Formats: sequence, structure tokens, C-alpha cells
Amino acid sequence: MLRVTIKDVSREAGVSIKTVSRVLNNERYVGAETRARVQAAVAQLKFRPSLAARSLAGKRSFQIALICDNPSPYYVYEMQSGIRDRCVEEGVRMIAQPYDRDSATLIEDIENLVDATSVDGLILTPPVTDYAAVLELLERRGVRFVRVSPGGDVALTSSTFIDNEAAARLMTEHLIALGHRRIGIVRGHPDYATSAQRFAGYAAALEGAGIARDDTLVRAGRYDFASGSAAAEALLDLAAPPSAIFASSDDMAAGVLAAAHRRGIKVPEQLSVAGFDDTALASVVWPPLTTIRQPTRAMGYAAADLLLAGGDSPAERREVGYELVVRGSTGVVSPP
Amino acid sequence: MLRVTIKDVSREAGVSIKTVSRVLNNERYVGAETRARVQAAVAQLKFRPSLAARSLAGKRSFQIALICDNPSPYYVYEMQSGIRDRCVEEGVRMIAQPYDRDSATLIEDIENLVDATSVDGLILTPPVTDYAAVLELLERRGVRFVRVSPGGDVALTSSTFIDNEAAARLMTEHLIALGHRRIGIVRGHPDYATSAQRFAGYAAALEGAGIARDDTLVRAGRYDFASGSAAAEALLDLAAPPSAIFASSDDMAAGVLAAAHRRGIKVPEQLSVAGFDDTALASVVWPPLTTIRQPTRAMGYAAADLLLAGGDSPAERREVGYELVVRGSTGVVSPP
DNA sequence: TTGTAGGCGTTATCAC
DNA sequence: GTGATAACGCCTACAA
Repeated sequence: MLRVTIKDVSREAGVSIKTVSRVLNNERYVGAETRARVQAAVAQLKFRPSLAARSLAGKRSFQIALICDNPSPYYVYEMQSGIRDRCVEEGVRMIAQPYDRDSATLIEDIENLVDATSVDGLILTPPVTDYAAVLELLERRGVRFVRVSPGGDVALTSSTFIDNEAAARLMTEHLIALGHRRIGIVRGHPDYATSAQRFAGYAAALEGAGIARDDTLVRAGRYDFASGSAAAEALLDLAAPPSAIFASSDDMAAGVLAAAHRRGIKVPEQLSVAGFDDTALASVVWPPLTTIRQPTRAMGYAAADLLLAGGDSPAERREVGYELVVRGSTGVVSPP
Repeated sequence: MLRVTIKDVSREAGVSIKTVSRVLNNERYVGAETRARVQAAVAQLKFRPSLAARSLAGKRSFQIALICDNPSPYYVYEMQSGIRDRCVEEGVRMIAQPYDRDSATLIEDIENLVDATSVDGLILTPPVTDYAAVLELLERRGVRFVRVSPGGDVALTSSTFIDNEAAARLMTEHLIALGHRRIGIVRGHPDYATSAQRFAGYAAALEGAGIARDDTLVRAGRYDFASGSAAAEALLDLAAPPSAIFASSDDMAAGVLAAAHRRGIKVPEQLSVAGFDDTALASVVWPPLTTIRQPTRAMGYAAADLLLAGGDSPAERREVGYELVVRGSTGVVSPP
């Protein structure tokens, strides 16, 4: 397999190897004419630099990795797509590293990844985005990383996020405005900071409206269909069941809708259901659902953007807008 | 950042660099005691070889890529997970390359990937698995690749698949056995070989039962929710609507169920619905669904296995079993 | 069974 | 502005 190398290009263009390298890396101090000649030769020979060689000799590896452990394939897909979009623009590859959240070797795996591939950076999604051991490791090793939807310790590192609390509050206020007073909530997975954030928004809305919170209406969930379904069953079993249920994720909203459907409860006539981060499951399959649309793809794109930005640019928090989608009619709420 | 190199290990173990390398690559001709000493040193220093250096110097890059363009996030997720599982065992990284099917630069993108990363191989999923231009390119460049669910030209390259025709036939025969005579089908995306294979199974079952095929019951689809829903609407609008509908994918089955639901048609009392490759959408959200369970994850695992197997092992076709799931009760049908 | 020399394709350093 | 030359960390080929 005959590989085209810089050497070939340099010969073709009649310049030195180093000059070709300069053009490739967009360095200064290259004559306009020389640059053009080199670029022509590159195109002519279809030269594509070897990532391995670049990585070995230089400081960059032109690869980033996504550390993703999420129960929702839609979330993963959207996240990957967003990151991919930005990577393509930059000529960078994405290593997808799906992880088991329970893996006892998570730290070691990540360290392995970092050492073996010398990735230019990592993108962390919940819940790993808040694992102190991981953050500490990356910090110590001097590896760049961007956190998606982090909980605490937000000042130090770059991150992308939406204002989960404000969004959940908006959604809950919407339910209150519809006249609901007994609003149930299915919380997200306890390991995810977003769960607490969304619950806080729910609680704040109730408090703002002067509605005393009834903790029998607060149910634990795990961000998946099954837990949403089970929680809804429990809520609907109450002597005084809620008239509205706010599920902290789309999968759970689908579970709630399924439970209602099993009991012959009409949505939204007899029960209002609200969701979060609609993907395809709940909002498409069972349309009568009001939801917060979280731009997962945009968060991925932004995360990659932050990662690829500057070698030593300061930590930056980038907020992404969300939408409140009321039964299919959309109102843009907060694109910052 | 102080990198631990082979040199450090060799010093620690009191052997030459080459000997360490031999141990790392599981080569023969290393004394048991020497090997143990080296392994101890590796563990001691937490040595992790640089992929870049290995790739540059050797023949392998320890990276493979997944060329995936599929409308179903579940499919992508399962596929990636299966491949990942096998890669982890082998210490290989996976580069995820989601592609736009319509991309005019697909060929160039893949060539780019191959040249830049020197991946040890590629895994192609439908519909790219049947793109002649891509296959020709890889063949010409001498790059190993494995096709998932290919259509034609199957003899030359390794592939993993299920017997889509037999599965669809089984499913259709099941519907016939239930007494159905007017069975509608929503075909898959025309670019996917699996669409034709599943339709062939449907047709064969009808013919085997001596039922004349009514082409008004055959509808085009695109493997997604919307097309399944639209096709079902059309079928249910017929003067003589079908009593059963076979959707060629899970997303489309969900669409069919949604359409039935909108019209207040009870499933399965008034309409039987059958699906294929249940993921979470149709079969979980709307349980009364009989379906063929395609082991996407297993196909991914098998594909990676074939790819990582031997450097010059011959092409091998690996069939994976499927299950017919009848309303939740499972009968294993064909694990080869 | 083990060790030595050379090179993989690129970037970094330092002259010119 | 441009060009030699030395790394980068490992594997291949060959020698011992």
C-alpha cells in the first residue's frame, strides 16, 4: 500500500518537508505563492497526513473522546451527532467510549484511554460529568475536558448546559396556570445532577404559587421507561391522585403515558402529562404531551467547540437555549 | 507530562526494549520468567503503550471504525455497544463515524478516514453495506471490512446477518395461523437490502399458504415512525382493510400502532400488528405487538469479532439467531 | 531465547 | 521565509 507522504508533496511542490508541514498546520511565515504551490501539490496527490505520525511527533492527536453512559440511546445519538458535526469541521476524529456506569474500572479505563490515544480532550456526559474521581484524574493529568450538564464544581472547567431549574420551573408554572394544584413529579436518576436541578425548578414553581408541596406526589425514578411507568402507577394509586404528572425525562414520560393508557385514563383530558427532553419516544408516539425540548445535539456541538477552541483558553460555561413545547405548539423561551 | 515508555519498563525489568515489546504483543520466544518480570514491571509502572507509536511503526493501529448511517438511534446504540464489547476484550478503540446517507462526499470521507487513521478495519451497516462504490474503494485499498446485513455480493467479504427472509416468513406464517388472510405489509426503506428480504419472506408465506397477494396491501415505508404511521393510515382507509399489518421495523410498527390508536382500533382484538427488530419504541411502549427480535448487539459483536480475528483469514459469513416474540411470550426459533 | 540497528511520517528546534 | 536535523515511541528485520 503506497502511502503518499509529506516527502512526496515536498518533492512535487519543490519545497522542503518543513514548509509543507507549515502549510498543513496553517503556520505563519510562508510565502503566499509557496503556500499555493504546496496546496496544489497536496490536492494533486490527495495527500492525507497520518494521524499517528502527527500525534507522535506533535502535541495534538486530532482525536477527542466522548465518555458516555446514558440509558437513552436517543440522547447518546444526538450527543454524538452534535460532536461529530463540530469535529468534521475541524478535521478531528471522535472516539466513542460507551461505558458501564457500574464499571469498577472506570477510572482505569479512562486513564488507559488518555495514555494510549493521547486524545486532545474528553467530553463527559452525566453522570460521569460529576464523578469527582474522574475530574480529579483529568485535572491531575492535565487533560483538557468539557463537561455536559454538570452539577457542582462548575467554575473550574468548561461546560455546556441548559438551565434545568428554570426550564422545570417554567414547565411546572405552565401546569399551575392550567389550574393544576396536585402536580406529581417523577424524579430522574439520583446520580444525575440534572435530576436535582429539575426537581428544584418544580419545587420553586410550587412555592412561587403558594402551593404547599405534598411529598407523596414526589416519586423516585431512574430516567428510564420502566421507572416512569412504575412511578405513575404508584401516583395513580393514591387516594388523592395528582391531576398532572411531570416526568423528568422523555422515557419516563412515555412510561407515565403507558400507565395512564393501561388504566384508560385520557390524556390530557383527565391527566396532564409533562416531559423533558423529548426525543421520539413519548412526544412522537403519544403526542398529547407538553414538554421541555432540550437541545442535546446543540450541547454536543458546543462541547466539542469548547474543547477544540484554544489550547489554553480559559474555562468557559456555555448555556444553550431550550423550548417549551405545549401540545405541539412551540414557543421559544430562552435562547441566550 | 512524563510519559512512561518501553524504555522505562525495560530498565525496570532489566531486559531489552525488544523483549518488552515481545511480551506486549504476546510473541513467542520469551522465557516464562522473563515474561513475568516484564509484566510485573508493566503493572508496576502502569505502562500503557502509545497507539500512535504502535500504529506508526507496526502494521496495526488498534483502531477500527464503524460506518453507520441509520435512522434508528436504538439500532446505532446497540450496534456500537456490541462492537465496543468485543473491542474492549481486544484492547482496540472504536471510531464512530455517523454519516449522512446523502453526503456527496461519502467516498472521499471514508478514504480520508482510512488514510488518516490507518484503521485496522471498518464495519459497514446498511445501507452503506451495499454501496458498490464504497466496497470497491475498500477492496482496492486493501482495507479489511465486515458488512452487517448485506444484500448481494456476499461471497467475497465477511459479514454478519440474520436470515431476514426466514424470519419475515415465520412472522407472516404466524399471522396466517391466527386466521388472517388479508395481511398488510409496510416495507422498509428501499435502499436497504433487508427491506426486500423481509418482503420476500412475507410473500413466500402467503404463497406457501395459497393466499393470493393483494398489492394494495403492500405499502412503501422508510423504516421510520412517520412512514409507518402514514402507511397504516392508508391501509386502514381501504374499503377492505387488512386484519393484520406487518411493519418491517420497530419504528414503523410504533407508527402503525399510533395510527390504530388514533382511530380507536383495538390491538390486537380488531387489528393484529407485527413488527421487526424490537428495541423499545413499539414493543415496550405498546406491548400488544408480536415481533421478530433481531439481535443487533450480537451482530455488532460478531462483526467486530470477524474484523479482529485474523490478519488474512478468509471471508466468513456469520449468521446470528433471532427470536419470534409472541405478545410477550418468547419462543426461541433459530440460534444456529 | 534475547539484543541491536534502522525506520515509520510527522513536528520541534534551531540554524540560515 | 525557508530548510536541515533530531526527536517522538514503538515495531520489523536481522544478528547473536
